[in-house]
Amino acid sequence: MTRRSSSVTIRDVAKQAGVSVATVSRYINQTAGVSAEVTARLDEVMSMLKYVPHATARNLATLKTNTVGLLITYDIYGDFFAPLLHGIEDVTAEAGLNLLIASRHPVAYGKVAPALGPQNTDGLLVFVDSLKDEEIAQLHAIRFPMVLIHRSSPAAFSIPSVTVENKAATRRIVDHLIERHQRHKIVFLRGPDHHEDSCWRELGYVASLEAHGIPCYPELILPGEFKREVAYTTILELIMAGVEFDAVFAGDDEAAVGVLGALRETGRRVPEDVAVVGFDDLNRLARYLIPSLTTVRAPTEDVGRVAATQLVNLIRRGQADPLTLLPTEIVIRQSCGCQPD
Amino acid sequence: MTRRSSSVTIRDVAKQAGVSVATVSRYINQTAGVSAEVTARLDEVMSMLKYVPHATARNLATLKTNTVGLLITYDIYGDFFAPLLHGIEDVTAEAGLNLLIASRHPVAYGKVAPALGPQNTDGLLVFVDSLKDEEIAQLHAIRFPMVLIHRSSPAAFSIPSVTVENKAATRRIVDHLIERHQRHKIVFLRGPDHHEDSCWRELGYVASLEAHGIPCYPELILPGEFKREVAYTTILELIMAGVEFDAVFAGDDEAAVGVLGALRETGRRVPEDVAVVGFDDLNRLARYLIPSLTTVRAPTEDVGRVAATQLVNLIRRGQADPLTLLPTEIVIRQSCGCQPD
DNA sequence: CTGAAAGCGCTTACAG
DNA sequence: CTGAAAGCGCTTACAG
Repeated sequence: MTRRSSSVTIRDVAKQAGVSVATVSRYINQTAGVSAEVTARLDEVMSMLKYVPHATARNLATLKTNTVGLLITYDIYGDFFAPLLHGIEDVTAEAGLNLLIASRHPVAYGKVAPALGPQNTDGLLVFVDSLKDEEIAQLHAIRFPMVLIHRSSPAAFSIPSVTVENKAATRRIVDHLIERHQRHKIVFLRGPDHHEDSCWRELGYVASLEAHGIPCYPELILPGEFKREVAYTTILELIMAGVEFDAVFAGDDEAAVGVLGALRETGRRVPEDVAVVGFDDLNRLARYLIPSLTTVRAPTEDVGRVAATQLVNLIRRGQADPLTLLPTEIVIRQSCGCQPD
Repeated sequence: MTRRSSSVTIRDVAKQAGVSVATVSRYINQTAGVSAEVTARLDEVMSMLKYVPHATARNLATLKTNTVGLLITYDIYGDFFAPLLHGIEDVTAEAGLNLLIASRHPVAYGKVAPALGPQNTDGLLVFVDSLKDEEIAQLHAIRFPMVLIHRSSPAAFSIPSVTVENKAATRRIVDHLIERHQRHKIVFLRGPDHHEDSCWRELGYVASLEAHGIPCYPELILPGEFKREVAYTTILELIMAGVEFDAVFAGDDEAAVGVLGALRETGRRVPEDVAVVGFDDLNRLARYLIPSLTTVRAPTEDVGRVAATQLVNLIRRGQADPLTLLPTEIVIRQSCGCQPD
């Protein structure tokens, strides 16, 4: 069989420099010393030939892919995605790892194997429910490095997880509504079913009400889905139904946008009649709403950065922190009733 | 030297099934017929052993990577990125290709080779100026498949490019401002330097003015950078300077947000005193501003989809359309002075 | 510090 | 339809 390729290989370099391929390999990988003389010759030949090591060949020889994968859900849209990715990419680039991306359709799920796995990556960043528990279990069984983002490990084992402080922040922002603005009938808009962030936020909401001796009315806990349209409809229906409320914790900023729209259209003044607060503060959207939105700032880019760092540690050193909870902070603007500058 | 790996390989399958590895390979790749008997045995053995072909080995043997790369600029943020990526990923997933992503710091540029290239991909999607002209030229010289997104090919050759119809849409929206709302002193906020979208939009703006016999005042063409803060500052300064204007074409929606903020703070009513229009309509942000923003809708997800399709065609069939201009449409809302429900 | 050679897990002319 | 063997471009014990 004859040579099939045309690009310059390590053998060309070796031949030109009059050394063995082993020596060239060692020099490139700094895996053993090389005499000054050979170094000089190699440098010259390599730049002359414009030699670039063949990544695939190296991967096969070492049985590593030198890339990590990011698995996302198909509906992760807009403001959330970009900062997350940037955080991740910052550290993978720094670590010299490639970043492979695939999103998973909630549909077709289970029928189709995830596009990313041990075949093409050294480890996986798993966003929310882009992998099912069984899939996580299978990968864990073969000790495949993973870190979970915005979701916790299945109970049976302990896979590193990084997310954001939800409960305490929600507790504080609802406290603020109650203590500072005397709101007692506070609507809570849930996120998607089983979404862990939403669950924690709900716990914070409930905790705040309880701490203030305010009853927790079930009719005030409603679907928001973290979506503008859903939140919009929910609030409209609530108003039609004649239910009284004087504040809304929208679950996230997207939902808050819908809430603001519904209130405006029905003639409710914000914050006078109804105070509104959100969660995320992504891309500073909240700041440009009218009125500007009081919310919780979630450090999404840091989430990406930390998750990627954990994965790199897991791959290279076999260790990572079981759980990282990134701190969040309340950002007071006008929609709660305050009047900052 | 002994076996270094532990996972099941094509040889294990061949041995178990009592055939040669060549036969297994052919069966897997459907590259030649296999007797019914062998088929049956192979199916059984492969599922029993849970055999998964080793992507890297296959890549080395075929000298293909089976992945495409997306090179983005570091500052592509927010609403733009997610739809673009989704469009791309839809088609790469469908084509069975992996998607590698890397962003390029405008700094450090030129010092560092792009993370994506012939070593690890079969082709590249190049967003805006994530690659310099010389780099494009070098890749083109070795006939490496590329398609450019939101930028045109360097003049010396013809690399497929996909972008959006900018000039005609801008022309129409400025026409609308002039004809329907009698605005004659229209500010244009430029995007980043050399940004092609911005250049085309400026041409559309100028064409509209000329067609209506309105002089093109240089002091009304100002920096917006497609950024909220920059646009905000520009408009504030313009007002301070006492320059009169009755409309603003902000360049894009992000800049329009800043414009709206600046006008509100200085007591200008929109659209009564100043009409404002944008470009992009991403994530329907424009709809939730107050007043809702009249803008041009750019089909960003389609841009991603088409660009990826072109790249796949280029890789597989060696051909692609030199230039794809995706149509845009005007979305009339309130900020121009219209009153759609 | 250096080389010869086996091995990574596949694919693919060549021969039958 | 099937097999033996070379080859893809590297890395890495082993021996010196």
